[in-house]
Amino acid sequence: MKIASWNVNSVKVRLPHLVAFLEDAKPDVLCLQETKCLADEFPRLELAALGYRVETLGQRAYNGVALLSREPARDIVCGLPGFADEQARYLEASFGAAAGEVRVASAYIPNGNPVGPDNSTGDLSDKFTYKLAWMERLVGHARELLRREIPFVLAGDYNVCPTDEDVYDPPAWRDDALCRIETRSRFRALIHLGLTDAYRAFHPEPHRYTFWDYQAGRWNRDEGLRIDHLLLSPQAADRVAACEIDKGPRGKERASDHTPIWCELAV
DNA sequence: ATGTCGCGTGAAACGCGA
Repeated sequence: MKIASWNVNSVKVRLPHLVAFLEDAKPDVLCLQETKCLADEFPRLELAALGYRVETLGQRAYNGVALLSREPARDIVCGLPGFADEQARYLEASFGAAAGEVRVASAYIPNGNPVGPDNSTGDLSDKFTYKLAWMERLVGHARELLRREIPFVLAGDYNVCPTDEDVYDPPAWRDDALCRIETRSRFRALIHLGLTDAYRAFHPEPHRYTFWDYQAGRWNRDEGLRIDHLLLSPQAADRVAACEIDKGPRGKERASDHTPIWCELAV
């Protein structure tokens, strides 16, 4: 089972690239983030023509997540369980039958910038504390999923650079919400539960990125960040056969600022 | 390079989020 994740930064604008990726990579499940469209406006017909079903938690203008799949999704969960969230950032479902069952989540973790302090009190900003609270609930939910002892993949745009090796210019990004120690410690909490960073399991080399800012020629200079991740439960890690970043879509005209990442599970 | 996108508003250029 091939599972991919991609922050498309508007599914309507990126539809031609999305179609090309599905035809080229042929994932069984594709997790999308930043679809930026309501469920009723999702381009379902074009995707159905390729044999893909759509489940989505949509929102106007911002956020929005989706699960595209060849087989129907089961036991769909909309929103991060136990977290009252006005923003469309989490969708989870099961795919595959019997021994081949895999639970897959498409997550869009808050950016969290600016970190703050944003007033005279010296407190961290509301955006950053929202990010940290969101991540803490994700840790709690991952712990709940682990109790089921089934393979699962937490996929998505984490807005986290796990280490300085995932950043083109660590000093410049040190105080950014994507690199702050509070952010990294919550990502490590997921790892410490026993989850596997699928990309790192196959690729120890530094400076491999999934995101390049639109500004300042970052793509042409390969100055990016590794912020899109596939975290595998132990049962999924036992089955993972490959994990790659597909840089192709980022190099196209009118590209998303993120590029897809995928893994293959032997099920 | 203070450098770019996508979206909503509302009918062009701006604010927001990233």
